[in-house]
Amino acid sequence: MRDPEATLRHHDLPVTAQRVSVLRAVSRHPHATADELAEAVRTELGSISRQSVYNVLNVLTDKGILRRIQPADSAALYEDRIGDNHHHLVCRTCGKTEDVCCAVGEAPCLTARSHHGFQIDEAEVIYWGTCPACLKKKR
Amino acid sequence: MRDPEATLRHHDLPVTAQRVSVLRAVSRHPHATADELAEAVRTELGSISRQSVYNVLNVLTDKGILRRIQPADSAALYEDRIGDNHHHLVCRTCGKTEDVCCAVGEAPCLTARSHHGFQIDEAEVIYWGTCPACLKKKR
DNA sequence: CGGGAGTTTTTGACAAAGTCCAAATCTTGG
DNA sequence: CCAAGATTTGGACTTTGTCAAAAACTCCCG
Repeated sequence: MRDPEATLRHHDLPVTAQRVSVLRAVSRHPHATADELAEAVRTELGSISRQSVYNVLNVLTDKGILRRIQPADSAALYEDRIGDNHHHLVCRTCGKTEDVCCAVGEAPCLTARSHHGFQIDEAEVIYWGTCPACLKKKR
Repeated sequence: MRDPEATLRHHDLPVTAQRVSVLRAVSRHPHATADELAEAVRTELGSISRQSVYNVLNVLTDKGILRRIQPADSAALYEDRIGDNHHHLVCRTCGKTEDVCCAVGEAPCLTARSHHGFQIDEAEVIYWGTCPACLKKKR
């Protein structure tokens, strides 16, 4: 995220300290939860309400400025990197999440064989496995 | 699910009315939530505790008898159909969920380009879109 | 068929992640 | 600088699920 303030103005959103700080936090902590972002914002602003963190994340996600991913058994994670339809790689043991290039190009990057009449707009892919650190511990 | 009792015995699980009924409910209601399954079981057995539904679903899922899917913004859904690594198609508007044949064969059916040293064991794919009924309503 | 050991089921409290609402505060255009 | 409108806050509430202990049940064995 180059300039949080410019981004907000560009989307006709009033610029508030909370929004700017949340944007910076997401940028510095990709794949962080709302809670983790709240903590990051607190070290910068001193305080922010839980509700505001959710407000900001929801508005920014709706506007397409942030992307939300919700892997099973995890709180929602937020990221900055949007528009390239990349996917995710999640460790079943520790939850570590990494970005992975899209396997097949543009969204929707995969076509369902039989679509049941649905109008498909996105193919979400999550690769599940074990991260290097957890692999080492298991042996 | 041909025979719930045989399935349970085959996995060395004591056969209880609750387990048998939950299995039947999952079979009759693919992609149902724990709550919906509890309701289905109640019409059959008269009653079952919420905890038992979770106990049964967890045990059966651990044993690989059932599969759990957890789309964003939804409670966990359970299904009977396992072992064929199929994927899912979910309506963003009403949540309707359909099965879709696996795009590329056996699990893991897709290979991440750069795997960051992870040992990948599954590629979960969810196609997001709008179902026929919701498409009609929008116009 | 009856008894026991070991599982399950039940009940009720608890936890995590979010949402809803109304009051207070802030941002922005003029 | 002010007012109008949007945002932030605090607190209650909801949903989905887990934990723990006591009661009930299943299955094996004699």
